[in-house]
Amino acid sequence: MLKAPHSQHQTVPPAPTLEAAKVITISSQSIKVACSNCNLRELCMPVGLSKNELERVDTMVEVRRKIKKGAALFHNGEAFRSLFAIRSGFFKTCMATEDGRDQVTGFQMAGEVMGLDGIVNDHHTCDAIALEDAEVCVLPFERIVAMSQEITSFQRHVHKIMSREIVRENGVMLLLGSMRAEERLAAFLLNLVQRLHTRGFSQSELVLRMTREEIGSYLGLKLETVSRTFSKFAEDGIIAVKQRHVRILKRDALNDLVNRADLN
Amino acid sequence: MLKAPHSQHQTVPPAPTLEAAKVITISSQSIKVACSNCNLRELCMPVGLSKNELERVDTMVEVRRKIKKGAALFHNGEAFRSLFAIRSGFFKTCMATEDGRDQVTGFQMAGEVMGLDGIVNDHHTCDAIALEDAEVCVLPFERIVAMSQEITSFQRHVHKIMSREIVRENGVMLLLGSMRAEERLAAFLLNLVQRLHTRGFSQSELVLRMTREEIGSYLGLKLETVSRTFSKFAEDGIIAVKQRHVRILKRDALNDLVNRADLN
DNA sequence: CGACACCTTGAAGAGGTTCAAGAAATGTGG
DNA sequence: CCACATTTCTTGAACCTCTTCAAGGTGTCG
Repeated sequence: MLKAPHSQHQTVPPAPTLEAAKVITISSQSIKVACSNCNLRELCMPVGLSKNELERVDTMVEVRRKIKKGAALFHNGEAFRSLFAIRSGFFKTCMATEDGRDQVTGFQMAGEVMGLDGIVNDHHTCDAIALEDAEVCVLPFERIVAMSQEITSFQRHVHKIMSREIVRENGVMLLLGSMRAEERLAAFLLNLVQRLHTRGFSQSELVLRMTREEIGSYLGLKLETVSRTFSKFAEDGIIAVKQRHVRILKRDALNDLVNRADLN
Repeated sequence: MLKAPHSQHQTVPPAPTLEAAKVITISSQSIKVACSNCNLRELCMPVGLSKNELERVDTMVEVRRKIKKGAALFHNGEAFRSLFAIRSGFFKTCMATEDGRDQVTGFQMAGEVMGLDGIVNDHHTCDAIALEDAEVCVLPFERIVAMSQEITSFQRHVHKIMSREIVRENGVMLLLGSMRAEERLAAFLLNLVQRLHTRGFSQSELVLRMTREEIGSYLGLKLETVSRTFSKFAEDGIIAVKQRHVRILKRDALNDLVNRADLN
């Protein structure tokens, strides 16, 4: 019915520099690595830095850190020291209430930054869990602060990353507050595939790295509802689903669902 | 049944400096004002600034701006130039989708900062509407950037304000994603009264500045559900409600609702 | 005082949840 | 590499919470 899309892995597409870097990193986890020739630079770093500034920025990454699938990059309550830029792999962030309820607040992929929640009270307020084996660049916050004061465009970049997260969360609030199940899932799929496309993957095919339950938590739905909605989309010919492999057949139909004009 | 709490106005409690400042501002809207002797300083500004730094920070506020009840401080799509610190009054921020749906993303009161969403794309992504006559300090973002580079503790403060907003929105996502109507409203009331208490108001009595519909939008509920839930709380003796006047009678009951251990 | 916005309450209905069972995939240990 | 245990996913049916629709009441402001 639907073959696994071999062409899509949710790690970074192969590139000479990446492969070289990987060999180094495998041999030792604490080797410093340069942002200046990282193929994710355009996602992580500001553009238009001078050669000098770029060299300076290369001191940003303290170490790389590998996280096994299922392991935590950081936990709620843990002291905040660094931000983390995802180099490869896929994460979820989630909050838990005292009573054991638990809410996925986001899914993060290569080039995105995690840990911003920790700044305000010097400790993290959520858990970051790897949904597949992953590697992150550890960015000590004190270095980020220092560099912001030296390089104006870097400061600007940090502000934008934080503002972007605020805007993203506003969008999720809109979704959770005013959309119905089908609309939520449609918006979710479109958002995921769009971000993957930015990273060089297909516009129409993706592999979910999270369970139905995690999707449900993020979207404020139960896992059964997520599953049923997937099935309904498949019946309607909008997508093809086989487990975590999803192919988008009618992008317009998904768009229409999100922007339907008939609901107040 | 429930008398209007005369002791509580959701503007700043009277203070000599405030009254003086008001007289000045009324006479002209473009007079510069000093943060250093503003009675909201501890909410807006970092602590532990030297006398020198304080003087420097006093140049932060370009002007004060008055906004009439119902008017917009800024609109979605408008160019971003400044952040706004609320001096008095009460705001809502809301997003609208193309199809006319509309989601309240927050309520803001004295000492809180608005406009952070505009940083990432140089234009605002939501509307900020005054729910009562209000006054804000206009903080040109370029000045904030410049001052961040000069005064470390100021930069730190800006980071914290943005991080705090991210954490707040995480909390709203938890609320919208996993709580039921009663829990949402309980959390909402506790949050409001706590913030008001920080500003010197009662711990148990408040005047809502927004309609049932706006509360509902924020909480992902319809206005009828909000109204019914208020009525239920009143029946249960948890609160006393008369229109927009709310008195909290059993704070513990509200707390228990938010932290109920029996729901997964 | 009258018009308008806002709030309350009831009754019917829909969308999503809960509970349950079974199927498919994944991981583990022999 | 296969068998078994575990996790994940799907689907059905009953139930429940919240919504929708409707009507009337209350408060506010010119």
